[in-house]
Amino acid sequence: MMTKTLQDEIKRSRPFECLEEEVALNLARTQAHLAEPVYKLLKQEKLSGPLHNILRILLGAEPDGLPSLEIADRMVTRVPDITRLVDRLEQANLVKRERSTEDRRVVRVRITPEGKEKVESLKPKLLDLHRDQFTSLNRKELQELNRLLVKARR
Amino acid sequence: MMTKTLQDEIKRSRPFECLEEEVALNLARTQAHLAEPVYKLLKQEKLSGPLHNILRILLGAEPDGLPSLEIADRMVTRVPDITRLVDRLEQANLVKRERSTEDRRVVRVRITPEGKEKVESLKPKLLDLHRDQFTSLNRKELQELNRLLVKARR
DNA sequence: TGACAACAATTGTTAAAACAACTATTGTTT
DNA sequence: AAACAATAGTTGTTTTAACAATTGTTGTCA
Repeated sequence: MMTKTLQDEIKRSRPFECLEEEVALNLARTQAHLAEPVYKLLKQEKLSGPLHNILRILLGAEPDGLPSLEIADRMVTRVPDITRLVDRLEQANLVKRERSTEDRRVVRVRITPEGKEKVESLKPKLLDLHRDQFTSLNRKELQELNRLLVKARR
Repeated sequence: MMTKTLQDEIKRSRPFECLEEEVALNLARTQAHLAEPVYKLLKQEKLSGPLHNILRILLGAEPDGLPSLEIADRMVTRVPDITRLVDRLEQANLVKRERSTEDRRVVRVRITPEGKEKVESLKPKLLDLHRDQFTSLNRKELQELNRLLVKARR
């Protein structure tokens, strides 16, 4: 791709009437920018963001597992169709389902050893990637960014 | 929904081995959290995030419009299929396409008066929404957050 | 207890996104 | 000029996501 000319840069940075809107846009841009390499990495393991998210949640919920809707509730993004996400993981033998005996309405989902191995093998790669992605910010800036992101949700 | 118990809160806040990973996760969470009401608003106007994004880009590119791939290049998120996004906007009479005469490979896309009206009618609503969403941060914090988000992309 | 609301999950269907292969046009090279 | 590469967009196909309706089970309460 060509290097952008100054004029191009100016064109695409329209003036903002409102700081809040600028933050909202930069939040979306930065998230998209940083998430893409992550998705690419996950894809090599035949996972999507949500699928990986489920596995991480279940890894933290060992050994009892969790009901489907509890998983959905903990996801980063809202998922209106947790059933078929779990389906895909189950077909790949990364999780298994079991109907609860106390309350036969709930289906308890647990991560399998294969699933566990997959998440854990991804962990160091993601760690490296994230470290690499945030080199432009120093420790203090990272902490401040983190604090502001958390505060923005309240 | 029930109020979460302390135990629930503890369970879901796993310790982070690495600050960068924590920032990445909070970035994703905050973005998802703030974007959802926006999508809900857009949906009322039969628009998705990407469709609205295209309209805003084209509003800023009046009156000449832009080639399809130039639009794709300016989008917040990567879109591998700009053609059919533009298709949908064209069917709704919000944009129109025209084959360029200089270079017959390029298709120039322009926003229509209807499209313009739609984006502009959404503008104040989004403004209100974004203002409301960031009330937990003061001016200085918003500016700092914005600065860090921009810096994180370099 | 019987009726009914609430809840957990699934299924059917439609819409949207992702990916790859393809067409048409222009630029380049010898 | 002919051959070939590069570019802009489109089309076909497969996945994935979103929404609504449905099933089965449990809780409630008159």
